[in-house]
This record gives sequence, structure tokens and C-alpha cells, in this order.
Amino acid sequence: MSFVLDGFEPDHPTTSSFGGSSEVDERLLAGLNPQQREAVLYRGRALLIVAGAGSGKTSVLTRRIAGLLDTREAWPSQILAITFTNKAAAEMRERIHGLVGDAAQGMWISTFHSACVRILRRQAEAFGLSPSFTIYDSADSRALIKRILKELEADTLGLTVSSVAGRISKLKNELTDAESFARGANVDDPKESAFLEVFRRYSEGLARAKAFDFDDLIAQTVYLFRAFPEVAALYQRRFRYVLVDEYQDTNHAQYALIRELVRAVKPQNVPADTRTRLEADGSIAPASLTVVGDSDQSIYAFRGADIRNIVEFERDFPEAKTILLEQNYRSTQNILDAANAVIGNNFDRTAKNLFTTIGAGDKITGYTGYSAHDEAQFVADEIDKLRTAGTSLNDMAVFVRTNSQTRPLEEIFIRSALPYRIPGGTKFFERAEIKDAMAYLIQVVNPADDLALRRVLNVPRRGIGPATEATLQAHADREGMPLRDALRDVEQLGLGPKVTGAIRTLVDLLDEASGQALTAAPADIFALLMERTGYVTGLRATRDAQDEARAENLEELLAQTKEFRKQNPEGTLIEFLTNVALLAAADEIDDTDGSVSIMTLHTAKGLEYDTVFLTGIEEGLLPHQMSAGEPGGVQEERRLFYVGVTRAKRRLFFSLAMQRSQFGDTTVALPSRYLQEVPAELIEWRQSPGFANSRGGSQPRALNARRDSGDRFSYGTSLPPAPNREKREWANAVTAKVRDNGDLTLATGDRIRHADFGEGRVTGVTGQGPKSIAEVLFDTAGRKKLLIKIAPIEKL
DNA sequence: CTATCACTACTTTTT
DNA sequence: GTAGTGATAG
Repeated sequence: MSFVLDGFEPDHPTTSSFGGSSEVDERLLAGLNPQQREAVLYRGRALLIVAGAGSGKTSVLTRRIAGLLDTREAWPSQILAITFTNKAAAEMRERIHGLVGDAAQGMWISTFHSACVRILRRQAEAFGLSPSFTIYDSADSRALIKRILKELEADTLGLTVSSVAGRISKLKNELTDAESFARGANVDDPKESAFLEVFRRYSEGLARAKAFDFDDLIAQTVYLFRAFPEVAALYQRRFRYVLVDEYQDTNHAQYALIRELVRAVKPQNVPADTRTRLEADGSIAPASLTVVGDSDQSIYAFRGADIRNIVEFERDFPEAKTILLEQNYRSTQNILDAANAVIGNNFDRTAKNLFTTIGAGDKITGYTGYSAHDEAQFVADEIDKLRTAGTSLNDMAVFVRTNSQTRPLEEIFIRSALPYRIPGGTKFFERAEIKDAMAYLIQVVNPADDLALRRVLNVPRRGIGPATEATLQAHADREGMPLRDALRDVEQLGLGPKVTGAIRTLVDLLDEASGQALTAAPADIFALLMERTGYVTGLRATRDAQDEARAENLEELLAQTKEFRKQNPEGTLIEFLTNVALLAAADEIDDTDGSVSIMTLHTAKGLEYDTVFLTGIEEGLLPHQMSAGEPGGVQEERRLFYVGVTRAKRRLFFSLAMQRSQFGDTTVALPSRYLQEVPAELIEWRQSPGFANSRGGSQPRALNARRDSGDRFSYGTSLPPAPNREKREWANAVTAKVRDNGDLTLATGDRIRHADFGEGRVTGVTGQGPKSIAEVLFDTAGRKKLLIKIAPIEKL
């Protein structure tokens, strides 16, 4: 068997092994502190950079790579850098390019998942795998599991889709496949054996569909390397410098992958014509490994991240050097003091104290709203004030613990005419019509993917109902063929002439598109499919406004396929699909579009903003209810809080609500324990939890039942204003509905009445059509900007 | 085969 | 409060 690595240059000469590196240009070291400098310059087998939040680790990492290139210690193709998001990868590439120019071409800088897809696609054919395998996202995995549970009627045993999906994911992250699980499984337990059966069928289902789920991408690469040392050797020889960012969030499979990559190459796997320097025994020395991380920012235990990977790095690599970066270049001292104080309550950590020379800065501003809407209104008002004062919306971010918290924020932001974005939350690719269109594309690339075909069988409606589908499926099962092949045999199945014709048309179209899958531009294939299925025109024909929106979304998808081709002139459909599948929430952030970002704390990791709003700081939300039962849960939530706080450069806001509705009913919320861990003098409460209660009164209320013991929310200097009457009235009167005023027009001087703010006078109108915004001076509520189309207003 | 209505489980975080 | 499911009628 021979393995061809397209694009791989043969083994490069290695001018020096891991020797001295005194030649690194001073230019690359400019402005670094002694520890950062050492981290850039150190040469050796293994390096751990413990990088506190905001300690300039990206700078260190990029300069370290630039140094390797600049001194010719490494060719670009010998470098593999793993980042957490595609966006981070792109930024790192750009920064290195800025330092060393075109020498930056040819490096692998990508996420674990992207790197593994690349490896798997290159090696697939040698193992009888399809190089055009598709990637199942969580929703696809769940759909498959759901089907299996139904088949087995396993739901009676208490197996739910989410429990099974979670468990399989965990097992895969531990590199346990169905068969190795079977060896240790307790088959006497009916639930256990049912789970095993589901796991087996799930794995078979993926294999039959030529699909990998997210976890497979990593695990299968590890299996590949372990089963075929000569394949692993290709990459071990190629990547002489492996660098991993956010190492504290690697799981076992990712850890194993790294271990495989930095193994020495055995003499039998060294080609005779290698130009790489050999050891005395004819082997090639292991690659150099650099990992960067901060155990205080480990927030992905739920998906298998193992903090021990970083904590025990020195045990794994006894010769490892550890460098600690503690100086923070991002935040003010007040922000750091708050962060340090809170994280100090995690007992099993190695002490680390962030410091800065920036100065104390502003105090943290605290606000307790009566409801989530009130809280959101506070955030919107503050953002508007800061914007007026000259801070760009791009420099502000609102953090939430759970996705559902974005809703009230969105409602208020829309009403306040504040442009916002929810990276990862828009879920463009999760909309039904987009998933339909994607299913067409997937089925074109990968005809084995039954799940994709089943999804579009009757979309748009073509009269193929459940009964017809069952007939087709039965034929496929009988013949042991994919559903797509069964469609081609439709004439033999004795279905009605109408249905038969519809199926023939569909399968001919798919076959035609598949014929072009490897060559045509993704946009052309997409256009062909939409044209011939009439999906978009069908949506346009209905008078439903939602269908019109769906048609627009499909147009947007078409635009995206075109944009993709612009970025990647040779890009094929399969690459487009891969990109989409591996898109991370943070990849969607555009920091130049003039909007505020609302995101989860998890998405916020690795980012920084001038101004940060940390919202929903309540017991049950942060720490989340669900974490209470898990070992280490409360500590992990504390790290999440810490991550949120340390994102802020200059201004930090803490907010919470006194009542929050979930599940349809409203419950009283208590301030988070983490709030009490922040020294009281660091927070200036605009409205403190101690002085507001859910009815808007001003009686002190119990704070975690510790009201009288030195009440940490009473503070001498900055007494909170007692909640004033107007505020209270509008705070709870906010309705959840977004309304539509049609084409109501307003002009300067008009008087209006607003459902929440009362009466006011229009002082200016900007923007066009449905986006026009009125600036209104309210008699009691002050100046507000309102989106005329949807604000709850009437002209007087 | 499709449309409508009632019912229930659901919200942790993500590649 | 709602998305997704399942039963029933058209």
C-alpha cells in the first residue's frame, strides 16, 4: 500500500534540531516581558505556557512560530498549530503573515476538527472509506438515534435521545467504540444492553451513510494512526512543531491525537531518501510540542475536556519546561481583583494572581432588575449611553449563561433600535429550509446518506408520503442498498403512476447533480437543484409571510455558496459542506459591523471587549441548576464566571433579575454566590439585590438567608437609589410581543404615546422604510431611540 | 396524502 | 411558552 500525500513536500532538511535559537530577530521580541520572551525563545521537546487571562499568549504563540520560520528552524509545512475556532486560526495566520510575510504560507493552522477532516479525507481511500464522507452535526446524530430508539422501542427502558447521544459522545471522546464498550458492558442489565444495541446500530448507521459525527472526526483519526503506524509516520515526519492553544479544554481523544503526532518515527517508517536528520538508531526524533492554556479557564468538562491534560503535562513530558505568564495586558486592576477574588475560591488550583500596570480603572457597575426585561432594558440603556459617548457597539458585548436568556435581550434591543448580533444563536444553518437545502447538497455529494435523502424526499411536496417512503425503504433493505439506489428502481415497485413519475424526476435530478459534484461550483449545483425542484418559487407563490422569509433565507444560502467560491476559487461542494459543518459560534463574529454581540459565556472564551455586560448572575443560572449535581460543577461554573469577568478591558457590568420565568412560570431568583465572592468595594450598585424586591418595594430582602450577617450588599459610599415609581411601572409592563405598526410615519414635532415610556415628542427621524428610527424625548422617561415599525407606540 | 388540533417535554454549556 | 409529536378528520 502506498500513501500519497498531495501537497506534502518531501521531508525537509532540518537545519537544527532543538538546539539554541539565539538568532531570533529582536524585532520579534519587541515589547515582550521576560517570561513572554522566554516562551518565544525556548527550544526543547516540550513547553507548557501557563497563560493567565489576557497575558498576551496569542502574541507569544504567533511570535514563537514566526521565530521558528524566520530563523529557518522550521519550514511552514512543518508547523501544525491547533486553535479553538476557525476565526482564531485565521487571525493567527494573519498575524504571522504580518511578521514574516509569505513564509507563513503552507502552515496548518486549524481546529482539531478541521485538521482531522483534512487527514481523513486524504487517507480515506486507502482504507476503503469514502473521501466524500459527510459530517453529522448534533441534530443529525440525534435524528439517527431517534430512529433507532423507535425501531428498538427502547424508549420504554428510559433511554432518551439526549441521554443516549450524550453517553455515546462521552464514550467516543474516551476512544471507546461500540465493540470495546461491549466488552465491559453489563449485559444482564436490560437498559445497559439496550444502550449497547443502540450504540452498535448508531455506529453501523453512520458507517452505512458514510458519515462521521463530530466525535468520530477525532477518534477515527486516532484509530487510523494507531492501526497504521506508517500513516502516522507521514504526519510525524511532516509536523516537526506542534502547538496547541486552549490546552485545558482538550479531551482524551484530542490528547491521544497529540500524543500520536509527537511520537518518534521508528526506523522502519523512515524512507531511505529522507533528508530529515536521523537519530543514532535511524529513527526520527519526536516533534517539538508547545501547549498553551490556563486551568482556571477550563469550561468544557461537559464535553469531555480533562483538566488533567494540562495539570499533568509535566508528568507526561518529564523534560517539559513550564513558563508562567501572569502579567495581564487587558483589564484594569479592579476587574482583575474581582476575577482573582472569585477564582481564589476554587481550592484545588495552583495559585496564580493576575496583575496589571494599567491602573484601577472604573468600578464594576451592578444592577438588579425586577425582571429579565427590566435587566435587559438596563443593559440596552447603558449601551446606548456608551454609544452616544463614543464607544463603538463592536467594542461591547453582552454575556449570558444559557441561550434562552438572549430572548428578552433581543426583544428590548429591537425595541431600542440597537443593532445586535447573536453569534451561534442565529442558527442560520438550523432553520428548516436551510437544513432541507443542505440535505439536497449532502445527498448530491454523498448518495449513501439516507438521512439526508429522507429529509428531502417530500420537500417540496411531491406526493411522496410515509407509505411510499416505507415501500422504498423496504426495497432498499431487501437489496441492501442505499435509499438513493432504491429510488432508481422505482418502476419495479408497483407504485402509482403519479408517485413513480415524481420519484423518477427526483432521482434523475439528483444523479445529474451528483455527476457535477466534484467539478462544478457549489452555487451552480445549488441553483440547479432549487430551479428544478421549484422549492424557492414554491415558497414565493404562497402568500404566507413566513414562506417569503424562508425563500429569502435560501437566497442567502445561495449568496453564501457564491461567497465561498470567491474565498476558495477551487472550492468544491464537499469543502463547502465541511466548512459549514465545522462552523463555530465564534466564527460568526464580525467586529466591524457596528453591532453589539450577545453570546454565551462559552462562546466568549478567548475574546475580549472594551465593555462587558455579564447578565443573569443568579443562583440556578450561574451556577446553573444542572451543574449542582455534578462533581466539580460549581467550580466549573465559577471558572465560567471568571472567564466572563476577564474578557472585559475597561468596563464591566454585573446584572441580574429578581424573578425569571422559565417553563412558562415565573420564579424568584436569588443573587449568585459568586457575586458575594467579589469584594463589595469593587462594585457600585445602581440598584442592589439587597434593596429591591420583586414587587418593586424597597424593603431589604434576604440574600441567601444571610441578610444580617454583615450584609455584603450594603455598602457605605454608594447607596442605591430607591427604585423610583416610573421605572417600576414600565419595568414590568414590557410585553413580549413584537408588534408591527405597518407603515406608520413620524416626523419631527409629532407627539406619540409609548406603552412603556408614556408620552413624548419626536425630535428626529433617521433611516429608511422599515428601518426608520425615531428619536423621542419622553416627558418622564427621557430620550429614547425607537424603531418606528415595531415600537409599541401610537401617534397622538 | 395533508391539515388541524391537542398534548407533552423541554432549557446548560458546543465542535 | 413552545416546538415537536401524534391522532383525527378532510
